[in-house]
Amino acid sequence: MTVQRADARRNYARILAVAEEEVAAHGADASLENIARTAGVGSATVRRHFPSRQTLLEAVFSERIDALVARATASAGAPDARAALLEWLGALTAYASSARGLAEALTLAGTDDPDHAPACCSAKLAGAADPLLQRAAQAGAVAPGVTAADLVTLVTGIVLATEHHQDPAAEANRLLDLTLRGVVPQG
Amino acid sequence: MTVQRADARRNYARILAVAEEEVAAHGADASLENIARTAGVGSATVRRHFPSRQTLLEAVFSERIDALVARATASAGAPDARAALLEWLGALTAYASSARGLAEALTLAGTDDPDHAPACCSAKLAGAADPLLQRAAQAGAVAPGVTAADLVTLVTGIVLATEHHQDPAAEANRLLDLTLRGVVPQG
DNA sequence: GTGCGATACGGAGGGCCCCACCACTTAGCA
DNA sequence: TGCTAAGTGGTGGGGCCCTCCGTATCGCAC
Repeated sequence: MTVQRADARRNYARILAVAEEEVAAHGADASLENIARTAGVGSATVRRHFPSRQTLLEAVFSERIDALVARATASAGAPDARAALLEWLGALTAYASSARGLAEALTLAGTDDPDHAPACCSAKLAGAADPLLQRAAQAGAVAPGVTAADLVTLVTGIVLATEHHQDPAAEANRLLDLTLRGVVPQG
Repeated sequence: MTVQRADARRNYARILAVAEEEVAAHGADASLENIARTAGVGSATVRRHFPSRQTLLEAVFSERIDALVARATASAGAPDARAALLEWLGALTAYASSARGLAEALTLAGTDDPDHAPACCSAKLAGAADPLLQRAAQAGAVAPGVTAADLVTLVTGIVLATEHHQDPAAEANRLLDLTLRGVVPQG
């Protein structure tokens, strides 16, 4: 392929816009067919631009993910490494539990193509969290053996498990706090 | 209804047996229709005995859930309250991550009928965990504000988030350990 | 043993969805 | 202005979920 044709780019954008609304409304298992209908294209066109549901979800969330990544790099040099990490994890949790479908998308990551992994959401987040984690670890604030991927996984799990709560964001935040401080401290 | 007819009871048992295998093989979103076919009954019969997918899942897991509950009550009087709690949580995690679909079933709980809640899996587990938690708390081993439901929710989340890992059980156990000890201790 | 009423069954049909194929349109270069 | 490859969307097959309703079966009463 040389470069995408103009109409293809137009359709891509339109589908993505509709998909954002639809995923926000119905979560990760929004109907692809419905998205196609609303966008005024055939269902095959959706599948061409986004071969799998996972691909579409990643595209939908990628901007916000990038924002979180940027935020992480911005606070990489903050004076209090521990606080910076905590704050970022809080932001991640808040966003993930407000954006229906993100958490499911994160767990699905790496389940299909093994090599497409580095480009996917969770890898990007883990990559962004890593510097924060390293600095906090150097400050002696982090338990041994914790990886950035662990942090993302834990947050994902909390969000998934609180999804059906009333006020999921608050519950998720509370459980995050618990997890960070330790449920049964002084091991 | 007076009492169930003999053939109805037979069908119920047969469906349940098939459902166990099918859920073990395909997780919480196993095909109800396929279960019906394998059991040699019409799909309507499945729906009659188990009005919702959630109902079926609860039935599938109830024996094992009851076993976990029994285990909790058995170790309610153990000398080391903290160790007893930890051990039970480990067992819960191990079972949940080995039994496909259990974690999803736990998160779905209470999402439909508000009053059927007490009978459902997660409530049963939380009820069983509560005495262990209380005793551990009295021993000063538990962070303030932790409820039994929190414990079940956290384990559920960890299991959900590690489901697509290779070796999910080991990963889940590691993350449980992290959560209990605290990722970023000394709050 | 037989008849009857309530209970339980399962097939059929509608709606929705995912997926793959393929004849057709259209953009963009020469 | 033509040509060609890129892109499109309609269509059909396969599944699944769910509901309705005519029918078969059970189990009690006689």
